[in-house]
Amino acid sequence: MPLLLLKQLPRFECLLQAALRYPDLDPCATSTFLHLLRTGDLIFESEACQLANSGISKGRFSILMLLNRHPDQPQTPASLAEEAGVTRATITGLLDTLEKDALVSRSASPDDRRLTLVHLTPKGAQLMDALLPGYFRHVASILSSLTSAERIQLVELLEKIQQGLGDDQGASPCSTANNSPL
Amino acid sequence: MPLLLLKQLPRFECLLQAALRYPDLDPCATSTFLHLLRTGDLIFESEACQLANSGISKGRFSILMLLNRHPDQPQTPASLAEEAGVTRATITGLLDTLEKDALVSRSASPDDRRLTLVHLTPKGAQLMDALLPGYFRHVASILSSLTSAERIQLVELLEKIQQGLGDDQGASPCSTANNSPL
DNA sequence: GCCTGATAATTTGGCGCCTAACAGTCCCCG
DNA sequence: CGGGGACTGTTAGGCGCCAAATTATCAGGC
Repeated sequence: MPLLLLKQLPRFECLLQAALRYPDLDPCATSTFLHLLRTGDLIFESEACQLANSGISKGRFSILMLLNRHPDQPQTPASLAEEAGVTRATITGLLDTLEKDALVSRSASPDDRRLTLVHLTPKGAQLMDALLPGYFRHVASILSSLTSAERIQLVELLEKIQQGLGDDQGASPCSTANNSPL
Repeated sequence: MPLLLLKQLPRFECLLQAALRYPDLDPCATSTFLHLLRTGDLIFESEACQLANSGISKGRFSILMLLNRHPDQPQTPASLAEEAGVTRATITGLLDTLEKDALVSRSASPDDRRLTLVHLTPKGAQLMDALLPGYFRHVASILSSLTSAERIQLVELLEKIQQGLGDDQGASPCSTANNSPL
């Protein structure tokens, strides 16, 4: 169940040919970029696939993971949204389905009547305990083809890219519609 | 506009602590995995952000890219779906909106009346010509912090992971519900 | 010439995610 | 006090993605 991406990457010679049409195309950078995109997609898909067996999506899993860190300590939807990197509206939807399946429960905060407290139910905790060992084994198996040194190398390279991403976003923020040919 | 991921990765000591609860958790592998997930997410977001300025989504962009390879050569929805790695139903939806914006056009095939032929309109080709230079510069800027050697290294590591992913999927295919605690 | 099966595109219904707008609650400051 | 932010969670509407069912067309065996 892929989200969207080229099924097979274009060969390098195709990129070279395309570079003739578009002088701004850097074949080396584009090739690397496509590999990153493709691998990221495969990882996402693989993770979603691993979880789908138990009928929970990535989004639901994220919520359960956050709650499972401290199972007895309720959290507000806002903090879940912040930590998951998702809007509060999305959390509302996820909690609705999770609550329907009795994996989490909502209660009102006694201190602040604006707040809702989200708890992991026994059934939810049970599900996580049943799910996580397989999940972690899956994660380990994905990286089993890399040595320790290679993993460190990979993380270093990824961090460099993340650094560049941050810089770039600062240079041309998302909201500025610098060109809108449509 | 993130899709879903931990906003800040857990520190390594947290992973070590979690490993006490879950013996299957390999802290080193999990940390690397989270870095991959996070970077992939940031890249996706960055790409979507770059394109959103022109009012087109990743999905629409993929279709336009596929058509733009040979602008005068129509393609069927099925082949677009195959190459984009997406279901035909999704293609139908994307083509609907693209056609509404007059970026592509549909026509019936004279040879096989089951087939629909999708063309890039002049307006669509014009949009791509206006969009792609900036897009390719964006791609190049993302990887500007990596040297050529580092890019090659990165691609090699990613390919190793992809290899492992394929193997793993063969070992435990998606459809087998080996454990369904729900 | 038909029936059967394969294939093409679409429709339907659902989930996850977003933005924007909403109503309720808190708190500070005049 | 009492009003104006700033915050909460939710709703409404939209898009992208999927699976499953539907309709139209082709092609092969009898």
